[in-house]
Amino acid sequence: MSEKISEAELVVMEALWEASPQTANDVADRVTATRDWSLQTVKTLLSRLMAKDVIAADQDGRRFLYRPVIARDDYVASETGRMVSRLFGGRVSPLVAQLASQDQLSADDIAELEEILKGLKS
Amino acid sequence: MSEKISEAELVVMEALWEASPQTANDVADRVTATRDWSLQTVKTLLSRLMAKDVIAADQDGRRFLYRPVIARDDYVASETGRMVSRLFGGRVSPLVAQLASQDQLSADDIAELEEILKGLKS
DNA sequence: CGCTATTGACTACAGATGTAATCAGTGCGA
DNA sequence: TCGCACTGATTACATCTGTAGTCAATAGCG
Repeated sequence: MSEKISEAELVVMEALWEASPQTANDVADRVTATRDWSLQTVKTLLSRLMAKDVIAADQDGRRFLYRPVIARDDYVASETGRMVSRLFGGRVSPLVAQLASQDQLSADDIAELEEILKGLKS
Repeated sequence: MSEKISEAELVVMEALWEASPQTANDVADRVTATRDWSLQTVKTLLSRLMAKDVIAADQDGRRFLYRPVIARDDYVASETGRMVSRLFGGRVSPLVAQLASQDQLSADDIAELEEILKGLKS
């Protein structure tokens, strides 16, 4: 449905997911903590996100207050789904197997996974 | 290290991972099973993959036999890692929790995950 | 032995993306 | 009241991506 969010745009989305609504300046402040972008760049990305209908803005005097239209959870869910189907043929366990084989799973992860599975079986 | 592989390029990579080495024609045949691309398009993608050094070619008479330089497993591992860090703060269990909450886990998946965890704990 | 079909190389071109500079409207301070 | 600072809108431009068309070399067929 909603169009593809690019890498740079995602950084801006994250800033809006952290807090909203925010002015362009607020967003830029947040973003420049990690990226060395100009205010104009952030504004351009905000425009593009508006065009893609994934954020919205409410006028507040002479400026806008931006807010996400899609929830981070929804975005993460759809991206995760895409990745699982693209790379793992839609199966989840190969993904986990993959992570396991790379030693990417900490003891905490394992414990949490067990909890999750326990919850699913009941 | 290796440059980013685009969506279309990945389709060609998959064809080469399925079997290799292959001529451009072989690859195109495989690819056109799913995508309605011209032979030229596939050749362009092969060139770009060559430029990105993720595939290589050995001359065979007047044509080339293409083969992947990077293993699918390595690619999948790095992409998975990127996603986990981009979307889940580097933690794996939230990923699985996410999938679980979306009912993306089949009974088989759950059983397999238990097996994997069992293996990891020992 | 010349022509054609095959094959890689080069060129094309529109849309997306990254990264901004500049323009234009306007409310606020001097 | 007038100009400036602030803010969104418009424009810019190089690179990447998707999707080919065209060119040039050559090997094999007739």
